[in-house]
Amino acid sequence: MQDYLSGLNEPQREAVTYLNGPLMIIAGAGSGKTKVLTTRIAHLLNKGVDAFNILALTFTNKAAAEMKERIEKILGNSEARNLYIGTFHSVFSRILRAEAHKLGYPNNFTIYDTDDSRSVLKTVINELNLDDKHYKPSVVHSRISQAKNSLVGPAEYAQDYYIQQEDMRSNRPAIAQVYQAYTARCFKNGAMDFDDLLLKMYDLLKDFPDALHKYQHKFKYVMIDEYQDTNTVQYQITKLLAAVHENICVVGDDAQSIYSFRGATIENILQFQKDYDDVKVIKLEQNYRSTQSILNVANEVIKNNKGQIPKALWTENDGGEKIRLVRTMTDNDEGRFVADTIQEQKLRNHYFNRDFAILYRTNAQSRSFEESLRRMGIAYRIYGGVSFYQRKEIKDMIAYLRLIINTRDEEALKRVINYPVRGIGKTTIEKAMVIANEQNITFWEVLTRAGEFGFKAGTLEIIQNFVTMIRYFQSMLETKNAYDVAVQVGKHTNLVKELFSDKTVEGLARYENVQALLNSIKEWVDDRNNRAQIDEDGILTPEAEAQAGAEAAMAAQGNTNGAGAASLGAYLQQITLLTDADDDKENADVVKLMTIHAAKGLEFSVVFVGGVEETLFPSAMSINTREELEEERRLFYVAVTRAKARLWLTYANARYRFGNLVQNEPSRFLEELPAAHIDKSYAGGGARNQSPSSNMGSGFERMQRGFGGGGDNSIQYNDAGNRRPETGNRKLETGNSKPPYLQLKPTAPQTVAHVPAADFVPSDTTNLQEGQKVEHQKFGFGMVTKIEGSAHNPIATVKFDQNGEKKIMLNYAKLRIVG
DNA sequence: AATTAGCGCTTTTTT
DNA sequence: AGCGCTAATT
Repeated sequence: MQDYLSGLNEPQREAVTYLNGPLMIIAGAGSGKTKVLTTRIAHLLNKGVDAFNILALTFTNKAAAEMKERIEKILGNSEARNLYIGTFHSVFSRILRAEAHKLGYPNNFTIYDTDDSRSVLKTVINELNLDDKHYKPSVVHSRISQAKNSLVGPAEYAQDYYIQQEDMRSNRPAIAQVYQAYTARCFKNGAMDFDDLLLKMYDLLKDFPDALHKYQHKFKYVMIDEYQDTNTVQYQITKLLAAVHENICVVGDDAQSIYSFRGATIENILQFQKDYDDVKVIKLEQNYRSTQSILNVANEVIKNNKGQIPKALWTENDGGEKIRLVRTMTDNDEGRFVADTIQEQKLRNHYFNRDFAILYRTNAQSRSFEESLRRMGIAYRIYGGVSFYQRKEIKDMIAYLRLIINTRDEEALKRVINYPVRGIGKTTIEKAMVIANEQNITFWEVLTRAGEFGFKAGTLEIIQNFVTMIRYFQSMLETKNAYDVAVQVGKHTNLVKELFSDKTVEGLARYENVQALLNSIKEWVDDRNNRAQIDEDGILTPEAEAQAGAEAAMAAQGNTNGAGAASLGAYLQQITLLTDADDDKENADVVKLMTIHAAKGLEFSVVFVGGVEETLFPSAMSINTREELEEERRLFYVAVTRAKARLWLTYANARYRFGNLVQNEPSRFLEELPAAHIDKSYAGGGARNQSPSSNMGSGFERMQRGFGGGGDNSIQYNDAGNRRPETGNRKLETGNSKPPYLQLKPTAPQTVAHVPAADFVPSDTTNLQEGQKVEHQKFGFGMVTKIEGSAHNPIATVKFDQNGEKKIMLNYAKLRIVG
């Protein structure tokens, strides 16, 4: 019997059983969307569709894992593990792992994260002689990212009138060249950035008819979650994939579209209905998650947005408590209020830590909540922010692993070549870079052929030892799994020892972090090996299939991989795409702290939304156009609809920003709340002050705790009692106070590039005389005009042919005496 | 070459 | 306030 259908309401059941042809599900917040998706897939499998023929694209890897699990539960077998299910990025990286050679990339290509991308950009920007102060890697990156997500390549970028106008206006006309150079560099490094995972997938389908044919027929059923947050590339890819069978089901909610900053466009939802002849549209409008009060607040606020897809979200749930609005003096008070309230609610309503979530607009806001929770001894976990994998010591370790897998990965190479310190300094690295660029070979090849390029004997030996070491690690790939290789790397590079010998507090933490990384690799390896055993029926899982592709490619390079599914290459493939949310210690009893963006798709019994203030929420960056503001409002809608039972909205009179206390007005969104469902007794007299002068007075009100109960043990949410906030003189950035910079670096202090002779050997300069001719590695040829300083610290003044007069400290600088 | 002092920038949100 | 990067120092 198909009893899994019985627990569904009418539109849900319709969505589950409508299997063929284009289908669009408009799923309101908390309307059982995940349930519908999982049941729908289970239904497909139950109807005899092969799991290999189903592609499901989710928003997080965690969501994908959960869905797999739930499907297995419904069906009572493990068929679901053969599904192609995951985020756009992870599914496509898997496919590209098998197909990259078609595009000229190595199958073991490296995935660059945002930091890597910026680092490459910085290198490229400097090589183009542009000023990285003006061409900020972060700005340039977002520009390039935007282009990629809109399917605009470097050539098209350079020719697009509108884009060029924009770059001219911001005085960065050379972004097109940077884009071009960046693309070339990534390609040379055998690396794809996040955007490339989408872009290259698109290229694959567009330029290789056989590949298109293969995947079009493989994926007979395509499902896409969070469709409102897909961008142009994603849209085009899925359109291509579904073109043959047209069994494409998209699920979304235009009211929850919050990722336009990374190219997502609601247009995709509207366009969907035009792309196919008869699109079935099903709306899920019954909310099972939240109380009436919460839902009413959410509906009321979102009404202020124009052009929504009409829908009426309703619930049979209880009215519930009113939404509480709380104003505090500072962000620190806000933190204390929330921590206190959590404590109080735990006692009063028997909640566990895990029932609470604290949501905020920006990661920086986590600090005050964190401090208060720690002081109260409440266990918590912060999601997002600086992730584990962004720590220096972790990046160093990973960089070694990356280099072993892909020696073209210049970012990784530069990172580890002199860490731990082994005597390959800046000069050597620069020299190698110059050679690499001149000869058009990789940095790594320069090292392997170092003997040809005249490095001095000592340096040459160090380089050769380094190359030998990396090759030694590579030789292990055949027989050892990711963990065993990583342990060897930690040992032989002295990296672990180095950290261990650092007995400072930070040093200890770093050591522990590396140990934690090794443990997590171990866990991953064990998990992989277990799974590999389960799949004994000989059917290749998508993972194993991609792995086979990678292995074939490596075999072609004479580098077979016998470590199976737990190989280092397979480990690295997924590591960059992991998010904080993915490593689920789901059941840990902790209060969860995260940005509203990160909370998308989640639900909690009790939710606190902090910092509901002008300039913060809505963000000061997003109040200039109606579109931006409406996205902020949708974000507010997402925040509110995360709550099942209880909801607090908090805001502070003033908060620390960049080290100083800044006044903030309450958010304009608070004015849109329906009064009937709001408890303002702790809001200091009103959602928003009636007149500017009342602002100061209400700020001094004492706010007491103890909802309903004994008010005897009141706590004052007001730190230094009589600090008078400065009103009315909030600093505003005008943003255009500076004259536009010239885009080119000022030429004066710039040294004229000098490539030292291949056989440059520094001379002994203890007896250097005035009038002698010398060569400097950077400044070129010149004549000594003066010798001064003491015997133990002689300083020579040299007049260089091309770079003017310089004072050279002979103890440190290297000069070759020419005559 | 390697360590340290001081400057300037940061905070929108993420794969 | 905190961090990373540049410049100065040894």
